[in-house]
Amino acid sequence: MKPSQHIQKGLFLRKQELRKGIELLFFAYRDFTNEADELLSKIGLGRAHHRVIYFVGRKPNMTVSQLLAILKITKQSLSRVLSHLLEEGYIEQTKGARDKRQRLLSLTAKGTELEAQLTELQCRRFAKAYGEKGVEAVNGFQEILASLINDDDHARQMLQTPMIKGK
Amino acid sequence: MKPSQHIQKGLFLRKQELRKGIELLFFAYRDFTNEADELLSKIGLGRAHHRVIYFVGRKPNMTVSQLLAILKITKQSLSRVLSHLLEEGYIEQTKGARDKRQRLLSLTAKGTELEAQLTELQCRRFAKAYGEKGVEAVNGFQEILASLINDDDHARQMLQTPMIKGK
DNA sequence: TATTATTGGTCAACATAACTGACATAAATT
DNA sequence: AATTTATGTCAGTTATGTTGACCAATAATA
Repeated sequence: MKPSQHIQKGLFLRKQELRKGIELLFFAYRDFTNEADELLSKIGLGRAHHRVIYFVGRKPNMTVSQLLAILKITKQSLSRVLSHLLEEGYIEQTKGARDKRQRLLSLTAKGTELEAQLTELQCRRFAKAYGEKGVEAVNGFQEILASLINDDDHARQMLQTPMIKGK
Repeated sequence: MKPSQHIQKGLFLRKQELRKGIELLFFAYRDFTNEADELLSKIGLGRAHHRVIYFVGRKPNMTVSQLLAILKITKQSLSRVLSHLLEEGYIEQTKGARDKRQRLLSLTAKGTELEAQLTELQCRRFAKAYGEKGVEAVNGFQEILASLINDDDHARQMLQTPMIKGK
């Protein structure tokens, strides 16, 4: 459909389309997180713990400040969750070599196992969707989500893995 | 390159692609909600209030149980939020005509105004993304999100507005 | 070297948004 | 008449966030 046709059909359709996006995002996030939450609650952990485990698993030797920049919560809030994960042996820390003040966070074997379980759950959901809708849809999905993110987020860029042929 | 290496590389890329989805969804949701949260906090409301206002605005005369099915929280939890919105005059209720036990919820003028403000904020973000990435991307985005949602969710279906040409 | 900035931690108090469980009421349905 | 449904309410708990104040170690710099 040409852009001119969008204009012809008017503002109502546009608004409806935008609202559809809002709603889909809400429902998808709700169901996406719920599945992992259920597994976590069985072992006395919550979504906040999951986030820490996920990102530490994603980037071993991550520092506390990097984690804070990703999660965008206060250090006091992170502290509680992180201490618990250290006590329970999901995460271990070493002092930074270059900067000794830094705590470099990594998953233990126990943490790695849990991370794998949780990520497997969520990947399965994505794999279903990706498989059903195809590569074109996936690309559109990724493009729109990326565009929804504040582009001033430098923390996120740290996670970016180089794509094939510099895509 | 040996065939076995192709397979390994294939699986690795797939996993990387799936993780990318997980992360994009997290970051997009984080930034998407943050903007409205800031506005809400100025008037002493939170994200939970927003959800109620949004969906009541979306479907006037919605009942409490419909709302519960959409939000998937407990009635006790909804109760606090809803009572507050009634007290503050954002929402009004009437008894159901067919079933007098039901509370039919609607936005007041004050509620409508707030809803418009909040939705405008979020729509602007979507409009930017949709505009930047184009119709094809939007379709892919919507398809994947829809596929991520549990398909046994009847509450969501209630919201579905008929699409043009039965798409 | 002295000063300042950064990285991180800690304590205390509080707010919000969720939860569970138990029980109550009125209206609708069987 | 008995049961189910829609909703409410009380009480207590948990998870996750917030502010504010303050401290310590280390790194970077004037």
